[in-house]
Amino acid sequence: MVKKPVTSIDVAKAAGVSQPTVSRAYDENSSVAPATRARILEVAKELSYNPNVIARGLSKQKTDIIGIVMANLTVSLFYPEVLEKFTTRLQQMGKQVLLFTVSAEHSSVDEILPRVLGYQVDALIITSTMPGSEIIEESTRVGRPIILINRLAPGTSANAVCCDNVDGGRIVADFLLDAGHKKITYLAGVEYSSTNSMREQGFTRRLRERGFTNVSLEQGDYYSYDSGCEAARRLLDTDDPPDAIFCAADILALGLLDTAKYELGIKVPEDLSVIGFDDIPVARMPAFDLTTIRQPVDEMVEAVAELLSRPDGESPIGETILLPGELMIRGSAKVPSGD
Amino acid sequence: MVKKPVTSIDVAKAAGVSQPTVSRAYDENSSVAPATRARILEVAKELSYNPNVIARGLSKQKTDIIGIVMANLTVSLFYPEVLEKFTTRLQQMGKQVLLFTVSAEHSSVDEILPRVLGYQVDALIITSTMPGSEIIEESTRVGRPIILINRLAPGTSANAVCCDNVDGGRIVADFLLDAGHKKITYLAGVEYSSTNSMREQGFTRRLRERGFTNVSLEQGDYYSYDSGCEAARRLLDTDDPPDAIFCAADILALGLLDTAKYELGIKVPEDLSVIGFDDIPVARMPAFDLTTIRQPVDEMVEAVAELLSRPDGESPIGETILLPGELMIRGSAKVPSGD
DNA sequence: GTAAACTTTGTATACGTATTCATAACGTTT
DNA sequence: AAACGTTATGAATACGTATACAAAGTTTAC
Repeated sequence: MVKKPVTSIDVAKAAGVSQPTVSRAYDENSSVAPATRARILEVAKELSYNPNVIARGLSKQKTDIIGIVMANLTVSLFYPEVLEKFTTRLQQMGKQVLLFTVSAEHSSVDEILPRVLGYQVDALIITSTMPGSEIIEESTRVGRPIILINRLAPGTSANAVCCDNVDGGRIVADFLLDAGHKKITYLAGVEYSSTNSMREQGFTRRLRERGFTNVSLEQGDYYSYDSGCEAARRLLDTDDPPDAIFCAADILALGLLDTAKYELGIKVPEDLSVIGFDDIPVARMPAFDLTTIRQPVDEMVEAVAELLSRPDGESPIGETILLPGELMIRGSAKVPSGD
Repeated sequence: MVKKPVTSIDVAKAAGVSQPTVSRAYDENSSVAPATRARILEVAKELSYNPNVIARGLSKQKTDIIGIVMANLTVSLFYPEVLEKFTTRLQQMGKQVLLFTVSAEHSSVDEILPRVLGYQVDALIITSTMPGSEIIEESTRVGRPIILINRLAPGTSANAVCCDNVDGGRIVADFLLDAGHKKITYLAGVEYSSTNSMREQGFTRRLRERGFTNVSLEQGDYYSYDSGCEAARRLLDTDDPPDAIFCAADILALGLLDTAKYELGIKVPEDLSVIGFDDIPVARMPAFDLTTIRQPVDEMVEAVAELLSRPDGESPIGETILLPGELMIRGSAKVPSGD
């Protein structure tokens, strides 16, 4: 048998006040006599009353729900951490995360966004995929700012919080050149993703700036472990393999490393240096010990928190926040000698 | 400038019908003249109308939101996959996931559950932690069934979908004995978690059944990689180390393996067999090549989907669904010879 | 001691949808 | 042709909270 839920009206009756007073008791900014508030909260606890957040959302036109859309949540092993940190941080701010997944095959962001907006989310965080610009504008127009993680959308009203991928690529280029590598390859991930192209850009430009002209590019077809394995076979099982590979993402580097070491018998870092990007949790494990660029997840989360805590009516529009990554020097790549 | 959102009233006016008719046009079971419905849906598309799910939830007393509470989402590397699969499946069913995280240090489930219930979730999925029984009963009483993943709560009204941990332990016991191991240790995770104690129970009982009496137990203090590393040092850096270790979770096994191989120079599986539990994505990578029990995640997701698709008023109460795990034989443990 | 300012509370209503009930339109049966 | 069942629609209202406004009570200032 389903018991009726307790409403603010029940509490009001029991406490001998009107319903709006109960509502005000839960709002710090409303002026309620301290004694009244105390009594109401006590009665509420006794009846185990819980404000109906849905009804509140309808009334306030603000749900405290943040939509997060994640494409391929688990394949790269990077986004689970991002999701957890976002969720925890938003929870601290009194907001909740409504999670939407998008898989390359099944559903596109654009199909799902109307549904997300139907939930009246206060804002929308989108990772590893890029919505169409009409939807971005539509969402912004109805007061629901969009925040892209690790994508840029210049010229739209979407905001972006992004690791400085170009700079990350540059850092890796310097590190590899300083260590004396002669044949350097960039292993790309998803071809048209902005993370990929920016990392590549920063990397190859810096190499050329320093006079290294023949960077070879290898296209991984996806951000996945298997894609890294396959790339390793194509790249390394030849007469003249590269002596350094910069992978667009850690997960590619893991596949590449495993295949190089266990299948092809290549010594790392003696014969081959491998560098990744992300610093996923497994990268630091001795089995991989992967030199990589750490994405500043905590800082990205803070940046989003700041964007979301703007006062009503001052929602951010078209802002871009670029945060520097950091090179984590481990054992999968030769370290430049200190002279 | 924030534009007002389009409501069913706007659509009704534009289509020359009443608001309830618009509402009915979106409900398959309501009888609306086909021509009328078509006109309404067309007008709705033109105005880019999107039903307000929040208002609908208030009116129907059903939000199509499922709360998922996850403790320590990322540490074990197991639950991200679970979360993604749940989210994707529920999305297919027209439901959405509202995500809550709980970290051992910061917040307990019981603190957060009232808040979850405030969002009027239709049901509650809880992983890797165990709510107090008062809250379970309260939630069930107001018509929000609770589904525990990988925990059992006999005697309460909570439902449970669970890998058969006892049986998994048994399978590992047989496998290790068949391979001729003489000194076998169980590396426990969180001491009082039911997953841990059931795996241990199945394992040690089976060993004793087959006449192997001195199973040693080692307490890892947490389901984490570092905990596995520390356990390795305590267990293996001795005169008489075990020749087989069954870890309560893959993540422990990874730490143990890495430390054994790279720090202590132990050969796996020649000198030591290691078996895990979960089959997390990295377990299959050659760097670990971990023999482990695969948790039947897809089946668990299906089981939950079935529980959630019961007709209104017939919500499941106190049901337990036990699903068998499967031994994934890889290279981290000696394989019994086939005689 | 009175006017003004502020605090506290209640009344009425809005938020956007779904549903109950009544009514109208229409076809079917006798 | 009357009685009836069916389908399509609108009017009224419920869902649970927040807020604008008004009214009453209290404090402050002179």
